[in-house]
Amino acid sequence: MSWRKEQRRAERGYHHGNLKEALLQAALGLIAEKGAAGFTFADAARMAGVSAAAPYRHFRDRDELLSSIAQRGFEQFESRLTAAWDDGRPDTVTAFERVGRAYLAFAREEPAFYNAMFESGLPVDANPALQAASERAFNIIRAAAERLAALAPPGMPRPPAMMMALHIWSMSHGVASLFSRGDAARRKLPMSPDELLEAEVLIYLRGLGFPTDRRPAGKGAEPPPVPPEASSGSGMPPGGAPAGPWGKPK
Amino acid sequence: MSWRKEQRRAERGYHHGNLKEALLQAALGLIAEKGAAGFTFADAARMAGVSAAAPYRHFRDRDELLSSIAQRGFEQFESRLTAAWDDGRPDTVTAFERVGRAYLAFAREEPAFYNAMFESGLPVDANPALQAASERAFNIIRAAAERLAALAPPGMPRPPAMMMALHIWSMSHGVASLFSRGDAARRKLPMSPDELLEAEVLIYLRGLGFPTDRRPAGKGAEPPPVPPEASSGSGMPPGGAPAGPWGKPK
DNA sequence: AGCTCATGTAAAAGTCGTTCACATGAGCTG
DNA sequence: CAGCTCATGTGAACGACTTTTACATGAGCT
Repeated sequence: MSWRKEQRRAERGYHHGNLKEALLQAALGLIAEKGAAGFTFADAARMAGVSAAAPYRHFRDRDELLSSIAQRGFEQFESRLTAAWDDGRPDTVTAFERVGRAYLAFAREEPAFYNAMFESGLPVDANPALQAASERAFNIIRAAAERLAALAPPGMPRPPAMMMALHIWSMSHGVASLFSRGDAARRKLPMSPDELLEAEVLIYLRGLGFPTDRRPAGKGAEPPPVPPEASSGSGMPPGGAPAGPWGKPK
Repeated sequence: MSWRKEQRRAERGYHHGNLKEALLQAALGLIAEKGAAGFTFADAARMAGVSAAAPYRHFRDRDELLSSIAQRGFEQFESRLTAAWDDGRPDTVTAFERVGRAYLAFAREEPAFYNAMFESGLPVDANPALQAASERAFNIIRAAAERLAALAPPGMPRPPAMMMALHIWSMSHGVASLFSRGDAARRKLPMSPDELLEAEVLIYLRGLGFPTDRRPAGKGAEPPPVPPEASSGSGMPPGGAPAGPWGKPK
């Protein structure tokens, strides 16, 4: 009957030794499969080979496990965005777009994290640590927007960086939640989510008066060679599009 | 002890008479309060004054109740967007912005519907009826984008309407989910979600080459008086902003 | 009046989340 | 090394929820 459990026990002894981490990993897998709503504390325990009560030695309750995952998610998110931004190299606009792609790549490649962070209904603002982590991630976008705003062409009024950051965030989040994940991803789109977001951001930047065919006007020359991209997306048009940010205008 | 239940029974007899509707209403209230994840089939039954098994005479399971709500949500959403669009009156750009505000207003005023539709993890594309309803709602945005695209100024290449529609949708959804609801709404923003979205859309449209200080160039004159707005938002700047779509540039 | 079937009920099985008293054994202390 | 301690894990139990099943009720038709 229960020789399976006995065997498990035999293999690892009464004490698991690394249960907290095992639970986090198990939960991550389960959330990726069935979403944060479908994920079960008992399931995670089973998967780790311990009783249903064991997890309570490491997490106050199910929500705390979820929060821990969201926390980690925000940290990884931040580090990904930081890498993508790469302090604005080789030029601000290019780096800025790379951040947008990194956002989508994260949502696509780490569905469990993204789910826990943004789609689990978890009250982020009720948890100071979580809120701080979320803030830190957002600050990357904010910093990038700041740099971009500083490049505003002479004729145009300088847009508020905070507003730009919020706009970019909402575009990224909107594209990610609507088109880049789950079932809505199956909707037949005229272009990939990556291209959709890139076009959206480019049009937006142009609306602010930024030249959008790479390498903005101001400032001294920056190192021209493009470093290896962190995420290998679906491939973007290499040069600047002559007509518009989207493909051929029919 | 259970005279309460007996009394209920006495008031309405063995048969409820309108249980399906009562359950939908109860669920709507519960979802608005605690989110789709927290909503419970048993709770809805209790609220309607029937046993926990009764709902199964009207819905295959909990998910079907949720789907029904989402379905209704999409229908109301569609009719709201339709009203806001008002076939492009008094002019295309004004009507277009009204659609954006209607999107936010719906998310704010009908949190239960919005939650069921977009945040419940419900597999919309697995349910043909739901998918169709969602499609119909999106088609309003699509139609509006189509009309807008047709107004593209002579110099600019005509943007694909479908792409524009997807962009607008993602902006609206992004702003709504990030800033216009739940806990994230508490984040201290430099402007209201409505203003944020309006600025975002205006900048975007300007990026496409549209004149954004009301009343676009082309076409014959349309009736000038602005009809009463469907949603009384937080108040927009009345005329065209001289500097930019956002407020004063510092 | 009597039938029938949609609609409601109680009871029961299975799952979860959570708590509690108790078991185990890793690591320290003498 | 004996013994102690405390972090970590167990099993049993409670209440809530979902869903199924057999049975009850009564509204509407004949």
